[in-house]
Amino acid sequence: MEPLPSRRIARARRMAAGATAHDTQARVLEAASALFAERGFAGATIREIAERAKVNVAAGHYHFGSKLDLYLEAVGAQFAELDARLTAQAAKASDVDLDRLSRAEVEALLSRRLRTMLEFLLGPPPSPHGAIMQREMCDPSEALPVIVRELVLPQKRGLNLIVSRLAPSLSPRELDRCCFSIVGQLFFYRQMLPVLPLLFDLETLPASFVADSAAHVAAFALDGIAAAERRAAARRRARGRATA
Amino acid sequence: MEPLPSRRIARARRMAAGATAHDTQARVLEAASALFAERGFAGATIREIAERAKVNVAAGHYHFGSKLDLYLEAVGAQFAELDARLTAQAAKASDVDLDRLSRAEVEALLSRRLRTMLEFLLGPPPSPHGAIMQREMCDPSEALPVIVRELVLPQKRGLNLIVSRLAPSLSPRELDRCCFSIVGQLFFYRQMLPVLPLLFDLETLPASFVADSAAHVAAFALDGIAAAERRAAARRRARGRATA
DNA sequence: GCAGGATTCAATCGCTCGTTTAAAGTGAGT
DNA sequence: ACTCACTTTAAACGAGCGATTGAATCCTGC
Repeated sequence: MEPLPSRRIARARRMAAGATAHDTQARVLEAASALFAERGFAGATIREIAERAKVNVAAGHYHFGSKLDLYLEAVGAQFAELDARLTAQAAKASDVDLDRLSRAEVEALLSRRLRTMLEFLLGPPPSPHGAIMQREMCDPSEALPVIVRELVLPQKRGLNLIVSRLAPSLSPRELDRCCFSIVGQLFFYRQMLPVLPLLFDLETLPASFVADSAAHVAAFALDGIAAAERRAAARRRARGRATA
Repeated sequence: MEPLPSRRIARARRMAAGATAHDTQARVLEAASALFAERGFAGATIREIAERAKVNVAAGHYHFGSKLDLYLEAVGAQFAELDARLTAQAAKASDVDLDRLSRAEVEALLSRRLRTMLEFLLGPPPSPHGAIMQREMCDPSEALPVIVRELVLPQKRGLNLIVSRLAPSLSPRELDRCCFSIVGQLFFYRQMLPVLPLLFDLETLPASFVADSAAHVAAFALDGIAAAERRAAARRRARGRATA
């Protein structure tokens, strides 16, 4: 009921802690991330986490205060790492001036970005990020608004930038919806992961599945964006004629 | 560990049961559906279910055998009702011969269908179907394959039929992917429901949100489908020239 | 090399969970 | 009115949970 104080205490203790303590914390955090992703907050037990981390159950409480605090810390750490990876890759992309790229180059940029995102969402295991995010949407915790603000929204801004370059006539709201249509397609593969073979009527997914899916999503999205731009531009021209 | 026998016993008892027993069962099933959707299998407790159903905890066990059996029965009942609603509406649509409709009429048909699906996914509450499905994807139970086979796949077939009318040159696999791209966009709104206001930077969603979203998805999808058809037709023509 | 704080440990505490039990209640058939 | 199968009830059981305790162990500064 008072997670913040105990988390602050745990953090303070960590600062003064030696190297061995740091190791156990890392092991606990890692085991917690994996198990929370696998079974959810309610389904995972601190005993199992401690066992996987080869640590006494009380050590977990000593370092993290409570199960909820451990969960929030584990989710935060997971997404901090994910954020680092994604922004590191985005940095390379954002260095280039989108306006100086040809349309084909921007489209290729988008395709690559979608493939990276899908690879991240679908694996290779262990890739707890997608699972944790999915669970947060089912049972939002204190972590969800933070995740959205500090991880989802920046990614969305980056995607918005690319799409707006491809469809400059779109209103901000239309831009948002186009991005949703893109990310939604990707997330669907993550969400349906356990039944994808059933849906495709296959025993196992082919090795090229991620690449194939990303390619389809990119093509489908680029067509949708292009058509939306044509409509928006036509609307703008019509408005221009009407006011002229 | 042996859910089927006990479920069979419960069902047999139900057959011989009077009207009052039927009422308690219905109340338990209703309360269970709502609570399982709200908190998931692990998060919901049979005590809370019994309390909401105004029934003794043991009565639940008497009728359903175990918590897992109750869950499977509740999910099954939920989706049976959903299936009835969707197929009833689809019956009207499938009565008309798609081939006799103009392209514009088929497009309008698809738009209406998408709007209905989105209305179903997003509410109005209580609409536990989306939540239960989402949870099943996180923690698959025995119910998931049944849901997919008897509910998802038929819906997918219906959608496939419409899309194949709009894009007759697509291969079955390409058709599947287009349908995924459509449904994925819809599911995204369901999955992001708790953070949609954050994403759109709004306090509350406008009343027209569902209609607006469905309209965007329909337009985006129709453009994607049309472009995919153009590509597939061009590919087919090129193949035809090559073999000629 | 030892004093003292930081860390880990085995053991245990309440508590809530799903489940069970045995007795009481209910109503249709005779 | 009585029977008997069906249903509901209050009460309790054992297991597993998160959390806590106090002693043992480890590490560091002096």
